[in-house]
Amino acid sequence: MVTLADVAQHAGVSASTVSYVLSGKRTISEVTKQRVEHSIRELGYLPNAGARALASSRSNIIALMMPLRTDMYVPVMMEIAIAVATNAREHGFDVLMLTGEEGPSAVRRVVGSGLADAVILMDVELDDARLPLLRESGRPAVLIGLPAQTTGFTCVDLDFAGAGSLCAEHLAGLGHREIAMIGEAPAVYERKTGFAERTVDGLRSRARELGVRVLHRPCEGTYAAMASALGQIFTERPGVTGFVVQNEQAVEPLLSLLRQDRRAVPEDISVVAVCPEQVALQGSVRLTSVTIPAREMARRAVDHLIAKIEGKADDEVVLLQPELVTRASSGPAPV
Amino acid sequence: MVTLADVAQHAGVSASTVSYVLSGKRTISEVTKQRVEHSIRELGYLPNAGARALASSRSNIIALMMPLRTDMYVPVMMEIAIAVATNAREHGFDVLMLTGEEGPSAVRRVVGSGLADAVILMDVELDDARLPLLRESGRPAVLIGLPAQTTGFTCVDLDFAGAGSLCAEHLAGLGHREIAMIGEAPAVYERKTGFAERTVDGLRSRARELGVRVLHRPCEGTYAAMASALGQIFTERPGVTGFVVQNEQAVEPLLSLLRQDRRAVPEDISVVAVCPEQVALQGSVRLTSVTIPAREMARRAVDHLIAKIEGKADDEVVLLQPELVTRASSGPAPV
DNA sequence: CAGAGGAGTCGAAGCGCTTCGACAAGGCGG
DNA sequence: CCGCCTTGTCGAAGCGCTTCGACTCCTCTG
Repeated sequence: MVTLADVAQHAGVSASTVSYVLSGKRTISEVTKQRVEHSIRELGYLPNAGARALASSRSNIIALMMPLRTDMYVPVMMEIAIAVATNAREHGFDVLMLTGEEGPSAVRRVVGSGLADAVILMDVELDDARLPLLRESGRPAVLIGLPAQTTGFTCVDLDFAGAGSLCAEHLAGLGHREIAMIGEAPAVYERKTGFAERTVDGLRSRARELGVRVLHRPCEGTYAAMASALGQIFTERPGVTGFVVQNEQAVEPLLSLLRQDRRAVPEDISVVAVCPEQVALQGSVRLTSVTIPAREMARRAVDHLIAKIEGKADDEVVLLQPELVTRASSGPAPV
Repeated sequence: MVTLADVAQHAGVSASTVSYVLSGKRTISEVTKQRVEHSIRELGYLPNAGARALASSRSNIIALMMPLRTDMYVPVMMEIAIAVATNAREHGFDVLMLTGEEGPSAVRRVVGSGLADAVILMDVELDDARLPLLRESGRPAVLIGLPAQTTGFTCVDLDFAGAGSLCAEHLAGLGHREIAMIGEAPAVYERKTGFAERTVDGLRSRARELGVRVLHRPCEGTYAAMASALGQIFTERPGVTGFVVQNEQAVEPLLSLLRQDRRAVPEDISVVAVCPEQVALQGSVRLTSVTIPAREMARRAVDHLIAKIEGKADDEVVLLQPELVTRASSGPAPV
C-alpha cells in the first residue's frame, strides 16, 4: 500500500505539500505540483478513504435510502438510483445504498457514524418516520417526494397536480366530456405517499373548471384487476371516452382489454399515461403521456445536496414542471 | 459528537476496554460490559466509521458494480441490488453503488482507496475489462454471471444451460416437436454476456436428444420487433407449437400477438418463459416458467463474499439449479 | 533601502479508533 | 505455599490523512 508519505518522499517534498497538491487548498508552485503528480502516477497512489474521512470529517459519501415496496414502480426507482450515483460521481461523491429493511434508524446510523455526509430519501411518505431523525441529525438532506412538513429539507418532485391538470386539459381540448382515471394500486394510496392524490386532485379540479366529469379508480397492475376495474367503469359511466393512467403496470392490460373489447385507441377511446418516457414508447401503442422525469429529479436532488454540503444552498421545494407529449393514443372524442 | 473516549470516561473504564466490549475480541467481565453498554446507550454513541476504517483497515463496505445497459432487464438487476444490500446489512456491511459510467477503473479506485473491502460485479461479460483490475487488486470478489475465465473469483449464476434443457424437456414431454426460442435482444448477444447463449445451447442440445426441432430468434422487447419475429417464425416453421421466451419484455407482446392471431394459449401454442417469478405471475396468462432466482443469487453472492473477506472460503463456481414451474401457458401439443 | 506582504513549503498536532504488550489479581496443581 | 496460567483491564503506539501556524524567500512600495 502506497501512502502520502511515500509519495512525499519520492517527490522530495513534505507530506503536507502533497496533501495541498491534492486538495488545491494552498498555492503550490507549478514545478512542485508537476513533480508530485508525477510521483503519484509513478507509484499508483490512491488516498486512503478512511484516513481522509477521519482527518477531514467528510466521507464524500451520500446515502441513498430507497425503501423497497413491491407495489412501487421499480424501474423509476432504479432509474433515479442510477442517475443519483452517476451524478454524485461527477461531484466526487460515492453513493451508499440503503434499503428500507433496516428501518428509519438506518438514517441515524449512517449519518451519526460519519459514514455519509448527506442523505437522499426516496419514496417519502406524507408523515415519514425518517424525517424527525434526519432533522435531528442536522445533516444535509434532500427528499425525492413531498411530505406534509417540509421544513428543514429540500424536496424535489414532479408537480403531479400540474400533471393531472395537463391531462384534463389535453382530453378536454380534444372534446372528451367524461374521463376515467386509473390510479395506482390501492396500497399506494394507503401508504400516503401523496403523489397519487396530488395527481387526482389536479386532474379533478382542472376537469371541473373545464366541465369534464371524472371517475377515479385505484387499480393494481394485473390483468384481472384491470378487467374488473374497466367493467365497473363502463357500467357506471358508459359515456367515458378518455382514460388517464397513472399505474404504469396497468397500461398494457388496459390497452389489451380495450382491444379485446373492440374499442379502438384513439378512435373510440383516448389514453393518457403518467409514466416514464420509456414506458410510453415501448408498448403496443405509442402513448400520449406526461413524463416522469426520473433523471432530471435525480440530477436536481444531487446538485442541491452537494450545494447544501458546501453550505451554499437553502431549503427549497423544487417542483418540476410536467410536460405532456401527444402521441398515438389520444385523439378527438368520438361524436 | 460522542467519541469512544467519552464513553470510556462516562463508564469509568479505559478506551480500549470500550473497544473490546464493542468488538468482543477480548473477554470482558459481565459487570464492566453492562456498564459500558449502558454508557453507550446513555450517550447515544456511534463509532466513527472513518476512524474505524483507518485503524482496522476494514471499511465494512461492499461495492456493488452494476453497469446500466438500457437493454438489460432492469427489474432483475434491481431485485438483486436490493437483496444484496439487505443481505449485506445482516452481516454488518453497507453497500456502495457503482454504475458503469465511471468505467472499469472504478474498481481500482474503490478498492485501492480502501473504501470497499470487497466487490460484487453484475452483468459480467465473457471477457470483462473489470476482471484483470480486480484480480490485480487482490480483494475478495464475487461475480454474478459467468465469464470465460473464472480463476481468482467466485461466480454465482443460474445454470442457464440447465434452464434451457428443462424447457426442452417440458415441451417435448407435452408432445411438442417444433419449438421456437425468442431470445434476448440482439444487443445482448453482441455484448457477450454468455447467459443468453448458454440458454440456447442447453435448449438446443437437449432438444436434439429428444428429437425436437428448435428455431432461435433474438428479439427486442417491443411489439413491432415481436410482430416481425413472429411472422418470420411461422413462415419458416409453420409447425411450431411451442415457444421459449427469454426476453421478458417480449412476453406480453408475444401473448398479445398470438391472441390477435387467434392462436390460443395453451391449446394451440405453449409458452415457457425464463424470467423472474413476478413476471410469470402478473401477466394476462400465468406463465409456465423457469424462475430467475434473483434473491437467491444475491444471497449466495453476499454470503460467499463475506466468507472470503473473513478468509474462510475459496473460489468457486456456484450454478443454481433451475426449476420449471408448470402454470397455465403450456399444455399438450395439438394433434 | 527598510519594511510589508505574498507565495511556497514544512513540521507537528491531531482526527477517533484498534490492537499489542504489559500487568494485576485470583485460582490451581505440585 | 510458590510459581504458573487465566482472566480482565489499561496505556500507548500507531493507522494515513488534513490543517494550522510558522518560516523562508522574494517582490513590491514608499
